[in-house]
Amino acid sequence: MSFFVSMDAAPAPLTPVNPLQQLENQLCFPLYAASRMITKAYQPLLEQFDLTYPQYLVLLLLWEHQERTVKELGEHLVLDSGTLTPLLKRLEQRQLISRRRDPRDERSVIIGLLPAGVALQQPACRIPEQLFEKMGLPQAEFEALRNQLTQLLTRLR
Amino acid sequence: MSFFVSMDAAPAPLTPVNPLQQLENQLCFPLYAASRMITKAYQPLLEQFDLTYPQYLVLLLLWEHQERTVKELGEHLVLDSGTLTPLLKRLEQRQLISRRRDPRDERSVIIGLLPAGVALQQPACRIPEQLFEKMGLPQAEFEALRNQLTQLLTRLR
DNA sequence: TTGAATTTAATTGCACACAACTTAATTGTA
DNA sequence: TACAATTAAGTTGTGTGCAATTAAATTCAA
Repeated sequence: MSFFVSMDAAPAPLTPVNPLQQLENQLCFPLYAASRMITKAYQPLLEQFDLTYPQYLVLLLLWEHQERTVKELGEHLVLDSGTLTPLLKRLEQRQLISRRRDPRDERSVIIGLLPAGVALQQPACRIPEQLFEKMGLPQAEFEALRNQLTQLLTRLR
Repeated sequence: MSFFVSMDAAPAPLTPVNPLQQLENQLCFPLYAASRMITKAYQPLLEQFDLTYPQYLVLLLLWEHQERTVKELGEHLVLDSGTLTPLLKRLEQRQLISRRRDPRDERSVIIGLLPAGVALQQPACRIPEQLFEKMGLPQAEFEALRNQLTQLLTRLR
């Protein structure tokens, strides 16, 4: 800090800033921020069902298949049992899902839909459209972005 | 559930699955998963500095400006004081940053870089390139994706 | 066939995220 | 100037994420 710099002026960086080191020039930050903002956009829609976003993702998978092991859920959602187990226990407590050991392989836990969980599908099925409208993203941009992200995902797996 | 369906066959969905309700057809999921996977990709690079990803983002901003209020950090990172305050306290404990009230407005807290925090910039400046290489994404795709995400971000703000 | 290696969940501990609320300082206005 | 409204951080409580470890079941290999 120089004596010649007034208190109000920001001192120059000691090391010139690497442009790559700026927030806007990285891929990670917009991804991180956009992800959280979209999750937040879901929140008012999910609130009526008292669901969190990852809980909703689990239900989306079960509405397709009724039964999935914890491992399968984890593979699809890229989440491990450390995240899923407590989340699933909360859904179980609310009688939305069942948890039972697979009798053919006692290591696995099979997650199934209970009637209350099945019953949520119908009212929740409008959520994706509602969110799409809320974002106001042109269909083409939406799909382009989705495809690029899906591609990135398979690349990173 | 029909009596004619064997125990092993998955019972048909009670409600036909809305394609929009499938994980792959939504924007949110690839965004959510890609964000976490990229954060995970940073982890080995940040580990040597004992930094988490959001801590690293705070330092990125400070390396550009030396001083920022909690509010400013929150605006750039889209994080509130509930997240930032404990995070900043951890960085303060490690003497990477300083926290002091703005004498001109005692509501604000000014976050500044301490020498140890300044010293991290030099060795950390290669992280963005390293990550870029790690992802193996063609430059053009990288930039296209970044631009679309940035656009989405401004749209969602 | 037995014992080592692997697999699957669960558990523990830590660090975010974020809603809701509190506290203190500042601003705007009658 | 008073004092209500607003603003900025901090606090509290809940729910993820995830690394590391544990425990139990299964598989593999000698």
